[in-house]
Amino acid sequence: MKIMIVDDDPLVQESLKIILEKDGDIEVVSLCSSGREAVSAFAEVKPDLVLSDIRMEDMDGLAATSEILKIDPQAKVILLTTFLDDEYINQALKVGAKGYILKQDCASLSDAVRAVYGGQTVFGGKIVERLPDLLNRSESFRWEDYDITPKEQEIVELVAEGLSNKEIAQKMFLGEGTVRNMISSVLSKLDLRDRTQLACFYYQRIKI
Amino acid sequence: MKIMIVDDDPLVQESLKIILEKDGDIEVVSLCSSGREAVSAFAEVKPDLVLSDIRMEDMDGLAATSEILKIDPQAKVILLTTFLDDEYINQALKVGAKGYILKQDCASLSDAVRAVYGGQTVFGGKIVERLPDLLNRSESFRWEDYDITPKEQEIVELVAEGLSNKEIAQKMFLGEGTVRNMISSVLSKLDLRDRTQLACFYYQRIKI
DNA sequence: TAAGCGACATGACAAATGTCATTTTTATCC
DNA sequence: GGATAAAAATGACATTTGTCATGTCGCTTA
Repeated sequence: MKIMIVDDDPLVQESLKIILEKDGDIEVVSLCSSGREAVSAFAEVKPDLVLSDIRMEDMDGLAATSEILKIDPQAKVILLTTFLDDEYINQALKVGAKGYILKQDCASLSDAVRAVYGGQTVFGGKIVERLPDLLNRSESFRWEDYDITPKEQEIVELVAEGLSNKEIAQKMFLGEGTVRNMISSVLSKLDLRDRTQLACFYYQRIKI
Repeated sequence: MKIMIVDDDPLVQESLKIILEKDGDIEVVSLCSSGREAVSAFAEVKPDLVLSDIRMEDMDGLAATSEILKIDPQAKVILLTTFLDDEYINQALKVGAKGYILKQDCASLSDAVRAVYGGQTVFGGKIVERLPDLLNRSESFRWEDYDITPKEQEIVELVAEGLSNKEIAQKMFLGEGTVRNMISSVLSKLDLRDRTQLACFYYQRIKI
């Protein structure tokens, strides 16, 4: 099995190489030190599997994975991370990585590599426990992009709890008319029609 | 590595045993044919890892996993499934399985076993692609529990898309009044007040 | 100081919504 | 066929909701 290692730390590169080549069935055919380097080397080297760090200068592991999968949709990429990088797991899944492993679990790294080579997908043990939470976090929505004020945000959240204008007004010490006006304002900013669409938008784009 | 195999089909048991023992580092120390049998054998045999089918008479793989983890919270259990059993992945994660693998991927099974033994978590490749969808689906909600008819379900889904009564009526070839009545009916069945609460309920309890 | 601005409020209005009692339609079974 | 029950529709009604024009208050600043 031919494998490509991508890491900006030469020491890590070597350590991984030693670990993987210990049993003789894995051959490290390429060492890259950046995502960009990996992408350009990939087309030429055609490794069976890519083992890449996530955090790197000059194109990180996620972007590299994405590019590599454009070149070869069947490519198998395992991402390595030093600790539990919450932020990245979501994107790693989305981008199509076949593994997401902690460097500290290097003992079983070569088995993980073989499993991925065989078509499985491998996650570092602790990561999976947090998976349900992590997947349910919106990573992209920014209130500011829509010029929505903090008070309006609060109202949106209450609408998404199912409260009526009157209830929202009481809870926020505002007049009911004010609440209506603010909702009206948010609706036009988000290009929605009514509070139900707002609640749907909230769960589809913001909270989930 | 001592391993326990749980499957109600003796043929599968033997196949798995052969595959796993091929390389010599894995030793199958127990063959069970039901979840119940596995649980009682586990305490005595103390295997390093359990490989269990999901579908079985007399306690399925999920329940067995749960019981085994009560006995030993550190236990590593890999669940096997014949095809993509959507329903079960969610529960498998929740119950604490360290692997969820398709029987058809048996080629890399022993590597997967070693990876899990080393602390990783392994999923069959195709499963992961669907993970985001699957995790976001409530497994517990049953329309029937609330006597909600299929047509009412459809309306609820459209409400949760943000459609108005008129739009729903057009899309379903019903009168607008009928739609109102049906929504009204659902609201009382679910003890909600208005369509916005219904949408919230949908995203909080059903779809998410 | 007065003009300007933003946050909040008010009142009026049309439209959408939820409820209910009462048909009409449809399918089913004898 | 006719009795029956479920599904769908109707009409009337009270509320809620969204919009808009307008008004008040406090603050900045030219």
